[in-house]
Amino acid sequence: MDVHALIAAKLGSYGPLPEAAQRALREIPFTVREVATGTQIVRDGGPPARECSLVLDGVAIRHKTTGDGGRQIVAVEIRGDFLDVAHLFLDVADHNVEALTPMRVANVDRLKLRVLALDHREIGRALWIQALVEASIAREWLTNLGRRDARTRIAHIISEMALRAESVGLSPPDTLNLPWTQEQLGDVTGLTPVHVNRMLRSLEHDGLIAREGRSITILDRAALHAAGDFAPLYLHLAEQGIDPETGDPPRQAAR
Amino acid sequence: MDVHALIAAKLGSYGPLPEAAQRALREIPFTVREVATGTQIVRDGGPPARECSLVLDGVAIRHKTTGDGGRQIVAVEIRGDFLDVAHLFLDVADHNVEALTPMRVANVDRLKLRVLALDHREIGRALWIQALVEASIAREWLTNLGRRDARTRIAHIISEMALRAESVGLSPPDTLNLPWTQEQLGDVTGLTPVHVNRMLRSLEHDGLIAREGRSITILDRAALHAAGDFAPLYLHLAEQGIDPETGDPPRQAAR
DNA sequence: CGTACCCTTGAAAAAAATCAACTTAAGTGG
DNA sequence: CCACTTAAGTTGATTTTTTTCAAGGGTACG
Repeated sequence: MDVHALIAAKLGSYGPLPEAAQRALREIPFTVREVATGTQIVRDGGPPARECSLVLDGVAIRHKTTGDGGRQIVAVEIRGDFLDVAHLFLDVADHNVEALTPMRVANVDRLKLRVLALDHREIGRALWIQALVEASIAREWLTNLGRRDARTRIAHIISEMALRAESVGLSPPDTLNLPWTQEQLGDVTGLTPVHVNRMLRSLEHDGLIAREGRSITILDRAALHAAGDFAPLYLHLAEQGIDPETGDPPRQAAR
Repeated sequence: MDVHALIAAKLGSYGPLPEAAQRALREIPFTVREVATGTQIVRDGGPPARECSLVLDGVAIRHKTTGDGGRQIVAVEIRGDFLDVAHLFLDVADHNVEALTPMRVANVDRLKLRVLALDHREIGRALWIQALVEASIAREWLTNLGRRDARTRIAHIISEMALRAESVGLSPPDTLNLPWTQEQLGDVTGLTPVHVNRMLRSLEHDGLIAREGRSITILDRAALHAAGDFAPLYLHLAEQGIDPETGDPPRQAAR
């Protein structure tokens, strides 16, 4: 995958990039890096990452820990997401960022990205949208944790991750290949691993999903969405040219 | 309160505003409006507010509802917060915004604010920081809902709101005058009103807080923070020149 | 002085966590 | 290639937390 093309597509999916912005983009020094599973990219309380990474492959999570050792995953980042837009203009990190799988990322110097964001309207706009969509997802997760029961939460997060993965061309429709352990799924949904297990089996028993190892297949999308109280509006996919039902990627010509 | 001064202070608290930005700010047409309790400022699924409001007085909440009628408050906005930075670059609202008390707000045209954010580095930077801090608060709330028990959640949100209120000069130290019903407190913490009541009495019984009507006084700040697993780093107050312990406001001369 | 709207309290039910095996799967090194 | 080891998944029994249900009590406001 051509990195410049991905960046331009990502930043340009909300509107055309003028020549000056494209030139500025092409001139950013970026480096493609491999990141091993478990690597701490940002540490809570420390400085933000010196480089802001665009995820090319693999999965990263943002997480926080409580005083008594609990862990809450507060975001999942996949292909096309910028790691650490969350700290772009802050001097102290307020959460951890960690590679959940082996990753490939394109690194851009943080300060250079700041300057780009402020100097080029279209790039600024694109980064704004990424940040605002991420905040919107956090609000939906708040609703998920605060007001939905365990089974609904699990169905919801499966629905969301499947759609997001499809929308960036990661998995075939209705398949979820995130290699999450049930403990990690618990850290996303605020449940214990034991209870996650029971809810997964409940969804499987009812014919909504099938499982093989850690890969999940959605057998009845409408039913799963209903079980998860899932309405994808909050992902703002339509505004990015993506079909919010199927996750079909943006037509590059559009706009 | 002079509105222009408040806006300039808000936007300038992260760094000096150059003359051009100040001039641009002075030239924004804004209107001060009274907003009645219960007014729906933004409706989920509809268009974002045509005007972006800066809160001068009163309290607004962001909330979402679930399919079975549950309600989750996902953010609380007080003096100095911009309503609807969350939708500044989005075309569809993903949550509701509602006046919880009578409010006074300064309205700025949404599209004009966009242009300002993109054309003036310092204004853009200030709005970025506001958005990023709000996202940071959402992540902390996620941790609160996902991994802390009921009593801890209540202690945490009281600690947070007291500090935020102090930091904008809303209440004397260690007093919380947000006129929340226990039901609304439940909508913030993902609990039932009955359980909120029990937890409040527990905190009161243990001498951490005192209550009179709906006003809460913090009797033992350190103990309340401990009970709420509260560490204010995530509010990024220090980066705004505010003392993260006491909430003392920024010294205007600084930076 | 009534009438909402909250707050408070107790008892019972439900949901989820905890505890404690046991099973399966996936390496790893002999 | 197999035995061994470790991490993760599964299951049942029990305990804890929180919700639900229901009934009073207080208070502000027309």
